[in-house]
Amino acid sequence: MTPPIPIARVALDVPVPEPFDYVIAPQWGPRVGDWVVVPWGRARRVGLVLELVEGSSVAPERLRELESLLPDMPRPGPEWLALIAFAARYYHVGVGELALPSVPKLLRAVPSARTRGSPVVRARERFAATVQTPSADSVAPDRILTPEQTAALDSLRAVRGHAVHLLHGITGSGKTEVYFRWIQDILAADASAQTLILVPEIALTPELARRIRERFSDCPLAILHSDMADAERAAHWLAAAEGRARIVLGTRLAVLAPLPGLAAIVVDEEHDASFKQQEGARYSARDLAIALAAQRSLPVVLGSATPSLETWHAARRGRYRMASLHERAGGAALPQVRRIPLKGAALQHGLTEPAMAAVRETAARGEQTLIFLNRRGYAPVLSCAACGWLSRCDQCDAYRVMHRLSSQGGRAAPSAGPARYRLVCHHCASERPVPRICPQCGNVDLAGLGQGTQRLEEGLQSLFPDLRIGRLDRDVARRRGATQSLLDAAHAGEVDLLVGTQMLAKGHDFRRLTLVVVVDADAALFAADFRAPERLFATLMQVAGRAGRHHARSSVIIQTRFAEHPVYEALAAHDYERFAAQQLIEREQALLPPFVHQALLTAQAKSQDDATGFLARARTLLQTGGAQHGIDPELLARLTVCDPVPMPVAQVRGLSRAQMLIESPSRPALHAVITPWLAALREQRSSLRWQLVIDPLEI
DNA sequence: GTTAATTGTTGG
DNA sequence: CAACAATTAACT
Repeated sequence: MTPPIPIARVALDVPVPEPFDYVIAPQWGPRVGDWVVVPWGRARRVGLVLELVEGSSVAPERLRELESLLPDMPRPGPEWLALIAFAARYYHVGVGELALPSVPKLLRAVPSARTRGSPVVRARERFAATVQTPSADSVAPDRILTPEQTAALDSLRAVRGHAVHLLHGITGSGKTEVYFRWIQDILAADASAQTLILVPEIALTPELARRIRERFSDCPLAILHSDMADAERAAHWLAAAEGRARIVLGTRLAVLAPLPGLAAIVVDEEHDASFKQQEGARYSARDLAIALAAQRSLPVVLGSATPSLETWHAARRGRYRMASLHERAGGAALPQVRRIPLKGAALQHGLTEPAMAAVRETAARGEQTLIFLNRRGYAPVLSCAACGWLSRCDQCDAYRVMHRLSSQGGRAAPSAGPARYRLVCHHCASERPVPRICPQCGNVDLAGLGQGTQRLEEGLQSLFPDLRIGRLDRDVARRRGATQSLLDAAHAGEVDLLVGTQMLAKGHDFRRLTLVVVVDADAALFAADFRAPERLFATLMQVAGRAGRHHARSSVIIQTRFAEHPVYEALAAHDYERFAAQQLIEREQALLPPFVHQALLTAQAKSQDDATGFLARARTLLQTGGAQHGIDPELLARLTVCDPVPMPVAQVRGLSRAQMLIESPSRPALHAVITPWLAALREQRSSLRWQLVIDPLEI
């Protein structure tokens, strides 16, 4: 018999799925959705009230009192609570673990004696100060829509209530213009309406934000991504949460912002893997956006030139509506794609003769070239010519990559001073100096094998001494502002040759760019992951799409050893649809997503045996011990539990990693089994780290 | 025998 | 997750 004590069930950011119970003292009248301060061990924490109940199953002497309400914080509505509850259930994580990290740190800080004033009030003032004065003359849309754009827009406008639209439009076809006009209607129809625009990369926000501000000068814009200073993020989050921001633009974390007036959602580049959170609660922002739209009866538009096969399949089956843009806007033509055989070709710094000629001609016309190589660093591995030693990382199953240290001069000064190098592991980031002699045999003849973007940049500079070269990869982007300054230089025409990884491929619109050279993408053809062809196709399509967005004539050169490979064939034909159809046939035959739903249990341990052993015990628990944990045998029969296997890169940071795939054609069956299974697994308090990933993207 | 580091437990 | 306890490794 539990006495009727008023209890608040509070979600906290701890890896425990259940909320914690606190006694409510009479002076506090918390409501569901309130942010509260509670005692936690010897410290205090901020949590979220999920439920108000009478009595607790926790022993009365262990119960403590709710300390206070967090002052000034807006109380999110029931729709938002429903969203995070759904997401927590779907991804099998605690509500607190999912919801609390989505709130800027500043706003969920425990008030202490030295906090002066209210962070919430400060954030409110800060946003008010950044909002530009509304000007009456919003910049009018500058061009007439193509017939396809008009048809797409009509299709979007026809929707009432919930619908998922796939806007399949080739690069340069003017998807953004369609989003803008659609949003414009929705915002105009209701003065409290908000729209959410999700993009995969932080780097894509500044340009899009500029265009939004220009176009919607009377609609306050909030921007949300993880690279913002906390005070700024707090200001924008609060404006979104209080409905003051009419447009919210952000990366995946923005999908978890409470938006009281939400009326429409756009997910741009919906196929992009960056929408999947890779640590903590591993949610997919695209999938949550769809769930959110369904829950609140809203329309959502997924835009892409190369939709994910999951989305494409749903659209083909009629679950999603589809609008297509096959033509480039503004009269630009699609680039001509040439495949140049690498076999037997004489290469200079990785470039074939036709590629070099094309670069020269392009530069002579005063146009830009993008040279794409998806491998950062100087050389992928350092090797000893005498004994075959390779620069292996001692913590990971990988080679340490030879990197050239950035000369502090910044951009395009590779020849200044003696080059300094380091060996860097791309998995654990450990660094070593480059040995002068071979650690194995003492030979001095050590050489970097292969070519990364740094070496390519250096080689290109020697091939084309007169051209101005700019490089963009993660190493460049690490320096604050470096990405923006390179992009600015490129836009200003101060760069003739852009060299870089896929960072360069996404979304940017370089007006003078008419040639794209793909140096060598063959390695990606043979990756074990079943999604590798899809990813490669999307990446190449995207990078190819940088060419000639404003020109009648442009070209893409693909250097390859496998010119007839279906991925390159489809690319040359600009035929996403054929590629997707063929991939879907393969997926169906092999019973892979989207024809089956997956969950992946992963474990990290000191030894591979420990990791696989844990997974094997987990499987036994599921298959034989399941009954006493409430696992329904009939549902279990609809699941396939694969063998535990080492991960493709089996060791990282000295830890061995293994994985076990669980599949089912029935999503409800998969989830119904996983919930009690995970609960039982958590009971087993094993000493190693493990986690479950729903809808894994990499296997 | 002491200290440092690692692993396990707990929190309402 | 963070604080703390318990256990184990490493050291003058």
